[in-house]
Amino acid sequence: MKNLRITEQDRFRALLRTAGFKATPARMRLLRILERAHEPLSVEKITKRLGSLAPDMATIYRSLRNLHAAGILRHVDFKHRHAHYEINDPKDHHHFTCTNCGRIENFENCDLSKLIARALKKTNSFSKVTEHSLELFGLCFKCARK
Amino acid sequence: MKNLRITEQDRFRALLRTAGFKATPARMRLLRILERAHEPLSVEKITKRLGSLAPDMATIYRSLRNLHAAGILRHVDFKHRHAHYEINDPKDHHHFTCTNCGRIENFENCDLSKLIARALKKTNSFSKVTEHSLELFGLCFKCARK
DNA sequence: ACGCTACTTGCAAATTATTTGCATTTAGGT
DNA sequence: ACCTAAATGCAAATAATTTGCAAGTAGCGT
Repeated sequence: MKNLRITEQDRFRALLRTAGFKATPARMRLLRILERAHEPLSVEKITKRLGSLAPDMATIYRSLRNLHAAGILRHVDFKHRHAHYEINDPKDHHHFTCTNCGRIENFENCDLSKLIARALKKTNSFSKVTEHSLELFGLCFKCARK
Repeated sequence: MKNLRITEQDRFRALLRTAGFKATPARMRLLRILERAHEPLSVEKITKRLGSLAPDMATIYRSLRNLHAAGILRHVDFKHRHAHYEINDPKDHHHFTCTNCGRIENFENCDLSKLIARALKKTNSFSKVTEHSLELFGLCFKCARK
C-alpha cells in the first residue's frame, strides 16, 4: 500500500520538473541542504554539509546558477567576495549580519512593496522590479561587547 | 594673492588627511573619478577612466579597501562577481539596476531609519546597524520592450 | 523493463577577482 | 633638505567561478 503523503522529496522533484530540470541526486541534495540551513549558504558551506555526497564544484556552481535563474533560489550578497544562496521563500525576508563574526539572523515583515511602487513611479527609466535586496550589517551583542 | 576658494583638491585632501591617510596622487585621482561618476564603479571601470594615470591594480584595490574601512567609500553589491564603490554620500541613496543592460539609476528619499529601528527592537542578538544595503533589480524600459 | 537522447555531471584547465610579500619610492613633519 | 612611516609597483599567490569536452543518466516512448 502506497503512502500518499507528499514528502520533501516529492516537493523538490516537482519544483525541479516544473522548472524544466531533471531531478538529479545532485540537485535534490542541494535543495535539501539549502532548505535545512536557516540562512544563505556559501558554496564552501554547501560542500562541507554535503560531505562525501558532494558533487563536483562545477556541478554545484552550475546548479546554483540555473536554479537561481529559474527563480528557485535567491542570491544573497553579504559583501564578502563570494556568493550565498537560499531557497526563494515567497514570504520575503532579509538578513541582519554581524560584520565581526558573520552571525546571520533573518528578519521579516518589512513591507517594501510601497517603497518599490514609489521608486517605480518616480523613475522614468525603469519598468519593473524583478528582484531586490535589503541587508543590514552591524554588530551582534557578543561582538559589540569587545 | 592667494585664492581662498576651497577647491575639490582641498576637499579631498582634507578628507584623506582627517582619516589619517596621505594625500597621494593615486588616492586623489581615485576620489575624483568616483565623485564624477554618478554611479558605483567597478575596479575595471575605474582603471579605464584613469587611463594612463591609473596606478597599479594592487594600489587601487588597497586604496578602495582602506577608504572603505575609513568610511570614505561605500561598497555596493550588484550581484555581479566583483565589487563596486562610490563616495559615501551622507545623504543615503540606493540603486535601481537593469539586470539586462546594467543601467544604473539612483533613487533617494527612502527613509529606512524606522525600518532599521524596528529590526533592532525585534532582534535579541544584534546591538547596532553600521551599514545597510537596499538594491532594486529589474528591467529598464528599453530592455523590457524586447 | 529497455533503449534512446537530450540534459547532466566530472575532471581538468582557463578565467576573473582580489590579495600579499618585498624592495623601492614618496608625502609630510621637523 | 632630511627622515621615516606610509604608500606604491611588480610579480607571484590565492580565491571564486566558469568552461570544454567526454562520459553518465533521468525520464520519455515503446
